[in-house]
Amino acid sequence: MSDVWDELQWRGLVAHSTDEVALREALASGPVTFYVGFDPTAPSLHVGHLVQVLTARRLQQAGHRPLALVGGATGLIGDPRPTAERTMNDPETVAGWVGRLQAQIAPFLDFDGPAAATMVNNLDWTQGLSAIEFLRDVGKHFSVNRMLDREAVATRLASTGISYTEFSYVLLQSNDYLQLSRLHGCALQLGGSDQWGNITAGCELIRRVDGAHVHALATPLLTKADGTKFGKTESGAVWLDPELTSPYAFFQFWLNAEDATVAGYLRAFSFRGREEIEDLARQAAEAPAARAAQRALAHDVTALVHGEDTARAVEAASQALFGRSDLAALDERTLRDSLAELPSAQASVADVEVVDLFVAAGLAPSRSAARRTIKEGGAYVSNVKVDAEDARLADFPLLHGRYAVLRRGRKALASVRLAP
RNA sequence: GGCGGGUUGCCCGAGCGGCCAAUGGGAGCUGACUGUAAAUCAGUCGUCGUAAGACUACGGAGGUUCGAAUCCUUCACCCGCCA
Repeated sequence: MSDVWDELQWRGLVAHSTDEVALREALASGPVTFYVGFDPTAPSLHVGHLVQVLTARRLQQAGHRPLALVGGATGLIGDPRPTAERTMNDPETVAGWVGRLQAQIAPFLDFDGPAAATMVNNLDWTQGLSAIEFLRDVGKHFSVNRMLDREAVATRLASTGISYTEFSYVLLQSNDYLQLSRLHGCALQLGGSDQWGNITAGCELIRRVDGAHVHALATPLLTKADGTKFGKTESGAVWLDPELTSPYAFFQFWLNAEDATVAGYLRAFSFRGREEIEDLARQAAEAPAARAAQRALAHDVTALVHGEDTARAVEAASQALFGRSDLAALDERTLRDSLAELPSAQASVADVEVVDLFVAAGLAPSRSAARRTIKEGGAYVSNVKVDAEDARLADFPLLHGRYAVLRRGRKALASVRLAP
């Protein structure tokens, strides 16, 4: 466990930390119990959360003991965003999401052995807390003056305003750290760098109340090459839940990583060793067109999240669908398996308009949009360019008598199956 | 409490009685180049429609007018200045 700090540093996972020397020494000298928290604000985590989940896994592999917190209480309140007040979700919804997030996080951690992980929920120590206790025991240690200086709060005060509810969020998260430090001996909180203020507020509360010195570690917010937010596609966030983002789309997201960022993503997300990653980075620099680093990244992350078998299947599908121009050369089984990964449309007769198929398969939002795509020369049926706006499925050869691959532009694919 | 300014399409932001589905920028989409990369350049970008055209839209409601995003009334919200 001696080199985990260097490891995290090298992987670019340390954006901020409390006293580096002390933290490094603590991590090197024995098991440290640490916590990382996620608020149930949606039914699934997305790839942005993955950095923290995987960093927790790395720490556990180095012998440290994780407490995975899903915020059944904080999820009812909402961490202030700089933009606007959050809409409150009702308690039943949040409780349902807690269960889903817990199930999603669990596979990444080991719940047995000497560094066994523990799943915790801040509702356990928060729901019985009275307002008076909370204000006296927690609130008294917070200075409103300092809370007003926090970036998200200041932005909100200058724009849309902020409710007392959200303003109080930091007290709850700080109290979580205090409770976990007492209940479990937790001495390190891990979080995204957007959580830095909340995390250090917890460290300070613990110091004031219990006189103990605990640590904080923030992972950086990853960005794309142009500086925009990582983890969003035109169709929204990239979710870990396969129902929300198909494993195929998930794989494609990583495969499309930009050259400029792929090495950093490999360090942050892949569990490959340093030499191997440096070798892939070298390949990416010398032969970018081969995209070996992107392939490794997409495989690794998909395998971590969806399992090795699924990763292989979507990788094979990607290769089949992108690898050659002659789809007809694929045997039926490979084709069928590949198409199963794509969004799909059913057709009962070959007489349907291609335009309607594009809409049905989700490749175009409306008939007009689909027609526009054809007009722009960006629509294909089984790799044959569609050049008539009123083209019908029957104008194109079917693959194995009943399949067709729809394509919009270079990357957006869908399948059509002609019902018997 | 008083006075003034504002609310436009996914976002920013022009328009200030007909030529406005609405200038421009960004995002998005397509094409060229290339490598399922980035950058660049070009096209496109409310809905339906092959088209002609129809419909919906400029904070909400009502009104004036042959005709309104543009004028009037009113309601809501935001932002300044003065108390």
